[in-house]
Amino acid sequence: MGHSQAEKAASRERVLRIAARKVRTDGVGGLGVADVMKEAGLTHGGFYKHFASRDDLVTQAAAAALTEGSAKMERAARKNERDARAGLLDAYLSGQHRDTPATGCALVPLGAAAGRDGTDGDVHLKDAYERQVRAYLDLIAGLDEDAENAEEARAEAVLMLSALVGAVLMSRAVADRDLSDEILETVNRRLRHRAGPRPAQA
Amino acid sequence: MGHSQAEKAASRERVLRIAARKVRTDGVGGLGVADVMKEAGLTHGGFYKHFASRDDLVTQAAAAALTEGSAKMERAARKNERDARAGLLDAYLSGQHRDTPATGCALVPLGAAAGRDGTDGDVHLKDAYERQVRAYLDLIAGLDEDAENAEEARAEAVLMLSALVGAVLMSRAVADRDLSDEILETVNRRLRHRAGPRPAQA
DNA sequence: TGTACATCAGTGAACGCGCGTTCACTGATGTAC
DNA sequence: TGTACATCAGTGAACGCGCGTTCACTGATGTAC
Repeated sequence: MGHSQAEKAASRERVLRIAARKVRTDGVGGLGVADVMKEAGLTHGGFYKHFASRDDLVTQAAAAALTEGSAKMERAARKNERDARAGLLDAYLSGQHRDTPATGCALVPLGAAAGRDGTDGDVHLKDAYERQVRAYLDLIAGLDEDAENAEEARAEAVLMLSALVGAVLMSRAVADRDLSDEILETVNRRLRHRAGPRPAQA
Repeated sequence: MGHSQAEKAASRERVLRIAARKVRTDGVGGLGVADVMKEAGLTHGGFYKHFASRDDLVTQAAAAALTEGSAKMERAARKNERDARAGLLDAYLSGQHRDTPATGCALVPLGAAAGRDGTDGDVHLKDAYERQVRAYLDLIAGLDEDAENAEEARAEAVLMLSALVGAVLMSRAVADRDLSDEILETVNRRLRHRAGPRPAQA
């Protein structure tokens, strides 16, 4: 167990990454200092060498989770070279995404917490959340080849992002697996055929 | 301060109603036994005459919040006699709904918590959440006069509900008011013109 | 109708646990000479 | 290159607060006679 400067940076990074996952699975309130440190292979005492407080960690972890999410989705979208929009739909509305919130888009699990903001201590999420919404909107609007103009593409992006976030939120919240699947598949199918006259099933 | 049976029932009702509001504004974790009792004009000690535990209260409060939400939205929708679908869109995507989560649709603030379920103690939301999703889907599909058939109406309802929930979630989570308004208005406009060939602006 | 008694909603103090935070200490790092 | 010393990441025990839960008690309710 070394104590070099490089190792300190690595420890901090490790803690932050673990927290960024945990904040997505367990929520803003479900993040414990001792837990996170333990998972990082450290004891809880050293926590304050890295972060000012638990709230500080949560804020930074949420911001990291948000950034990570959209970057990952953009990559997934671009894997479908012929139709990046369809690629994004498939990735975002996949069972895989629904079942692994830890590495998924943070707009879904952090939305309610960001809406409350200042309510839970000094955790502040709204700015990071907004940045992420804008990033997604730009990404989606940029993928829209069929839009007649920029306003049209933007409006379509707003609807699409709303539907994506709502669909994954509900697909996770519902008990019945069939209903959950139905939500993801239906939204995928419906959004695929939108945005101007698009030939069925690409 | 009486002790009659009728008053006990009233007390319980009061506590539950307060908790149903609080669970929507402060989340599942933000609900304190002492707080709720105090707001109901009681001391915390008597809490266990009404509920088995905090988790029991949260579960019941969430269920009550969910039921309350859709009932309210259905009433709002039917106020627009000529186009109930537009009435629902206007009510759900209103600034008023965004700004008063305490009395709004609980699918938005409780989605993430329901997705976690059993994670936070013995709070169980999935069944109640699912019931509410189904209620909304039936409501929306029933309002769709233009759908060619039942499957079409159902699919449109799934997309619409996803977009509604996602839009309100994000509109609350974003710092900039203009972006927040844009989300609500855009989704409203876009959904209004869907579901088959509908004359612009009804 | 009136009186005695059991019930029980509500009170308020106390308990105890979880958890964020603090702190004295350790031992490796890395700089000064 | 080697040695002495200051720094500081990490340790682990301890503190203290918030909060859910318990409990002995009170006094109004409402039933039995």
